[in-house]
Amino acid sequence: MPVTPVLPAEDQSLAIQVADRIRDMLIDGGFSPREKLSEQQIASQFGVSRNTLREAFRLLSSQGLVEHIPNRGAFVAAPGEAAVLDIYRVRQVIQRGAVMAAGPGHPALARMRELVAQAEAALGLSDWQKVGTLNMEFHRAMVELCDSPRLSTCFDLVLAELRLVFGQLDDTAHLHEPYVALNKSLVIALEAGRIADAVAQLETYLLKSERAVLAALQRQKGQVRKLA
Amino acid sequence: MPVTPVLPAEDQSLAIQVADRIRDMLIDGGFSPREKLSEQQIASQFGVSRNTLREAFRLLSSQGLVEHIPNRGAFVAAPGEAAVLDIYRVRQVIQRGAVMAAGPGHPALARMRELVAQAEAALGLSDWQKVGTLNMEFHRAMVELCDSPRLSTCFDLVLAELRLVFGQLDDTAHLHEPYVALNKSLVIALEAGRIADAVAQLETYLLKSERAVLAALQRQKGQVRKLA
DNA sequence: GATTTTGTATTGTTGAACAATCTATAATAG
DNA sequence: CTATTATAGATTGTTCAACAATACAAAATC
Repeated sequence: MPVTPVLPAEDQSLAIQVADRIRDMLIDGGFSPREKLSEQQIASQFGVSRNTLREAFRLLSSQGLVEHIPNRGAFVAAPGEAAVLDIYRVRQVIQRGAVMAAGPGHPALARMRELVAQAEAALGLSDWQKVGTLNMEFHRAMVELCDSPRLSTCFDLVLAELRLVFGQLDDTAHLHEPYVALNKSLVIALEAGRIADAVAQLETYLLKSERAVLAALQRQKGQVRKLA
Repeated sequence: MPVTPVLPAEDQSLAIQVADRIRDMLIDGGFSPREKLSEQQIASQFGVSRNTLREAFRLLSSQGLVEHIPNRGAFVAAPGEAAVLDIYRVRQVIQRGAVMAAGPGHPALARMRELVAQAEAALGLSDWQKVGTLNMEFHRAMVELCDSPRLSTCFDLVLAELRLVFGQLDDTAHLHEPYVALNKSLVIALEAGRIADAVAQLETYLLKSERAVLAALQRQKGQVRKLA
């Protein structure tokens, strides 16, 4: 269990602030998978009332990060293999649609290019966590190619769940590092308007990434069994 | 404002029940666009406490059906033209992805076929509301072709918003009626494994539907101006 | 008419209380 | 000893009252 947290900016209601903070902690692996989120305990730690925390839990449950079970309370979601398969299915549909909708000179392309450059720099510093964060930002930017707030929102939810999966794994460096060059090649193809090429590269990436995440989950499961 | 509502099944917490009930009322046009949802009033009408209602509002705001503005309260969302454009963009990406993922003999195909038959029967009875409901169910079933709970969830959210749009319109018969034959042709193409044909038909449908909805919104806006 | 001030209503949040439900522990039966 | 049942305690879900903060409406002033 983490120490008392710091709350984000105060232009939003307390319930939203608390939900955002818990969300960040969930994504950073600050809670264990399936961990019970005790209302009394967490309300006390955040210094908010239980009613306010319940509102926050409703928000988090809508995002799939918390499983709110009637009369039993709220638990940290623990996406497993089935979830990973579905997450990549969603990514395939949405990201493919975004790439196919990509128009030349779209601002998101410049953003993607910039993120690749930053990832290359982080790779040179062996800053794996940053590489991972930039990789995800890269894919978020890709979805923005189709200029759909709702698709971006949907994608963000799925991405948050995927980060929850990463939070369950010990070592995620190998999950992001090999894809920096691939991302660069992908953005080059998009800039050149070679959509079919970009789609093919994206599908290659998604397949490799999915397999790597599933393998890591499997290894993690094996280790958990050994410990038990 | 509607009369005191009946609550749905009791296997869920009260907050969820209230949220579901309000959601149904929103979709059925039981509230006006941008109408203020007074906590005190609605809590009293539902016979629940204000805290419980706030939880429900958090759920509804996550679904995009209610806009929760800090210190001002909750308002009925009123999707306009920009939202409609985005909704159809989402539909294009998701439904296209679903159709391209369609495998022969998928259970959703049988469901789509059944829904078309029901829509034809309802059409014969000039039951426009039922035709509309079945049309939406048809498209929901289409998304199930790709077996992704998360895509289905995302699509449901978007569909709920679209129904909110319909709830703003006076006469929606012409928004659904012309597409029964198109849906039938589409499911036939899918059953025959003619995916490219199905994709083309889907794009035709989406384009026509989007134009029809936008036109209806425009006409509605014109009438509102006349009344004001 | 436009701006400022005042009063009222509502929201956001808190905390106490209690019924209902679940979980953990103890007691009992086989 | 194991399995089942009963009991106690903890927690959740909900209600209610209260109050500070904010927004909105009405009144007063320029």
